[in-house]
Amino acid sequence: MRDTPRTRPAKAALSYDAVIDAGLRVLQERGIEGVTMRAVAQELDTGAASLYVYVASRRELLNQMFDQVAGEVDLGDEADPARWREQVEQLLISVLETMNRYPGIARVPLANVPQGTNALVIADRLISLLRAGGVDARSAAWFVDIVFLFVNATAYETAIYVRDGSDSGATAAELEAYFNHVDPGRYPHIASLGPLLTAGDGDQRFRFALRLMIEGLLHATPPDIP
Amino acid sequence: MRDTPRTRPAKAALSYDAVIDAGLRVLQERGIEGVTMRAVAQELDTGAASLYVYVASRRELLNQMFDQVAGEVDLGDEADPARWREQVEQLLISVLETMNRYPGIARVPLANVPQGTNALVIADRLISLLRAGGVDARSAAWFVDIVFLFVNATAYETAIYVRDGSDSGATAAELEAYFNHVDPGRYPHIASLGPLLTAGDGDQRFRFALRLMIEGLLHATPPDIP
DNA sequence: ACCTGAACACCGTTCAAGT
DNA sequence: ACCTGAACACCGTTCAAGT
Repeated sequence: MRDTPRTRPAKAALSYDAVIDAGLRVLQERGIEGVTMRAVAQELDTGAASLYVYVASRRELLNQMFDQVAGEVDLGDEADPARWREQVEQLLISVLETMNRYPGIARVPLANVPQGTNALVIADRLISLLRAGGVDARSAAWFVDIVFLFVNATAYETAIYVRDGSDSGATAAELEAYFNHVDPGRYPHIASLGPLLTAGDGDQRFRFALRLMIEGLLHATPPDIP
Repeated sequence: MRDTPRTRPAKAALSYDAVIDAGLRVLQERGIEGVTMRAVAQELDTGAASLYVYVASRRELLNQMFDQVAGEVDLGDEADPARWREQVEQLLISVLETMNRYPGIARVPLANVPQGTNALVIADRLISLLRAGGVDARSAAWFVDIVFLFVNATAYETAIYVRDGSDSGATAAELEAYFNHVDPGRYPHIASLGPLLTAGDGDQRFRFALRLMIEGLLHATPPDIP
């Protein structure tokens, strides 16, 4: 009775890959909090205990799922010094878009430094683009950390928004109303910005943030490390 | 009636403030995941069900706890156009330091837009500093969002590191060894950066990130919104 | 070697029953 | 009005018992 058409034959044998794929399917349907051992097991027509043959814990399952997702990121072309900035932006946008297809997966790299090979490939590519642009080694090293932290946080925040659209927290429309009607006596500067605070969509804001950081990279003095 | 208890009387009466304070005590002792309704109730010598007189849910409890924490942030002096940059950096460092005293609380503003009054006060102050520095309204509006997202993500990441120092995930030393011995054939650019990737402490990296964003603000073109 | 049901020690939340 | 014990519907993980 439990049949998910896609790829899985009516009774797929359990395997490492099958567990990861089932996890990703549950993730897409129910979000990161819905990825429970029991739910993943049910997707495979088995019990939660069976999963422990292939993954040591829920945490490890999520880590492996993340690396699988990281493997889907479009790396774009090799570094071209003539358009490295555009390439950096495009790579980071690809990372964000990929994570947005798996709502909440960004909590994984936020909760522990990803060590999977696919994440390494992305980091390596980003560094190569920065170096092609003439960014010094120190700045590049720290920038990677900083910008991935920002991308992950953006993806995570987006996932939360999508998840509880109206059942809890506030909708985008409610937030807009809230910020536009803040007490101007108490919060004069917020009030003076008015609708600018909620203007634009997530994509525009993300691109602006990337531009800030890259522009900053070109003008700030490199970190002072030996 | 606001008795702020370092040393709570053996049998404090239940109240809204008592619940929030008990939550914050549990948070400091056990981290955000340790803040369960049962643990907070135990701190008050009662049962979990009793808390629901004062808070609607665990989620609301955490939101209120966050706003209490936001109230502890040192806002610094009023905006001084002569040293606004330094003031922006100092304010954001204060926000980070305050959150670092309550490990994991940063997951709250990451999971839903904070609407408490104390968070609004901080945002208002940040905007006033930016405007004093001549930052245009559009850039300032978006910058607030972006930089708080980054500060929250930094605090959250730090909390995770501190929490599972060695029992799970990787220690700082292990990560350093890991990045310094990456396969140079497969990841040439990571390998070429070597120890730079793990150089410096969290504070130095955070300050560098702030400088990037502020410098970017001064050089990037404002967002293109009507 | 792989799989499983049942159990353990937890969760958030509800509710009838008490004061 | 406030507080409570007990229950409900969940968790992750372990383990003896099966194949």
